Amino acid sequence: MSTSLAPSIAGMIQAAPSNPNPNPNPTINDIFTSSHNYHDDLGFELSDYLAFEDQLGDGYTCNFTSPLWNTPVILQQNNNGVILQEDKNNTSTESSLNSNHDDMDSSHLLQTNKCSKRMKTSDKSNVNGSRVAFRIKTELEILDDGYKWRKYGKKMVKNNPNPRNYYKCSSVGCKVKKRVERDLNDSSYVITTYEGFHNHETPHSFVYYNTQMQFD
DNA sequence: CGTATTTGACCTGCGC
DNA sequence: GCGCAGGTCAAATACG
Repeated sequence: MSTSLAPSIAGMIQAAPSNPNPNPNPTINDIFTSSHNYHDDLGFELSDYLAFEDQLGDGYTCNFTSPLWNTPVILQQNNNGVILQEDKNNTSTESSLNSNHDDMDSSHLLQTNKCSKRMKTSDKSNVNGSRVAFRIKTELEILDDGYKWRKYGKKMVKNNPNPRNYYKCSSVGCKVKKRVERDLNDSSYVITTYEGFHNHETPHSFVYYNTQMQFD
């Protein structure tokens, strides 16, 4: 198992010739911290990390494989806020991509997620593994993350005029779910929440593209 | 005709 | 116990 299944963030940015950026080989962290606007590179703007299970506390760290990028990342909370960066030691890839966690108890999930803070055992999301939410600025309703999704529900939520859409991974035996909704405060942002781990490889490389980009 | 989406009904958890 | 809100199911419908 390796992250070579999907193009790296850096690779995607380099593939956008119309918009040279100051750092030709940025990390995920660069994207979050740089003043450079990566919107034109990626087709959307990576905004900020929203939530991982319960509230993050000072000193909280968590390793997981980003379902959005299919690359290992480290989430860390310190005095300066939340930091999301690439996990160059790839400490989370094996645990999160190799197996289906349906039959594991919450303590095993904690172990495989390598989180430093205990998850609430009563949390329903632990049945399928971790929950990761991203807030992304995009005009698109559905971002192609490389996986095939089947929509199974749509719901209006309280205090939000925008509906929440529910999707399941259509791969046989994979129970990963995601919720997609527009941000209440700024409808130009889409909040995507993933629950669980894929027990299969990405069907095809995911692409956030500019009009000039071609694949295959 | 097979597959995906829509949408109302139903289920479940939680707060009061 | 009751009502509300969020999540899921499944029949109906749309679409390629």
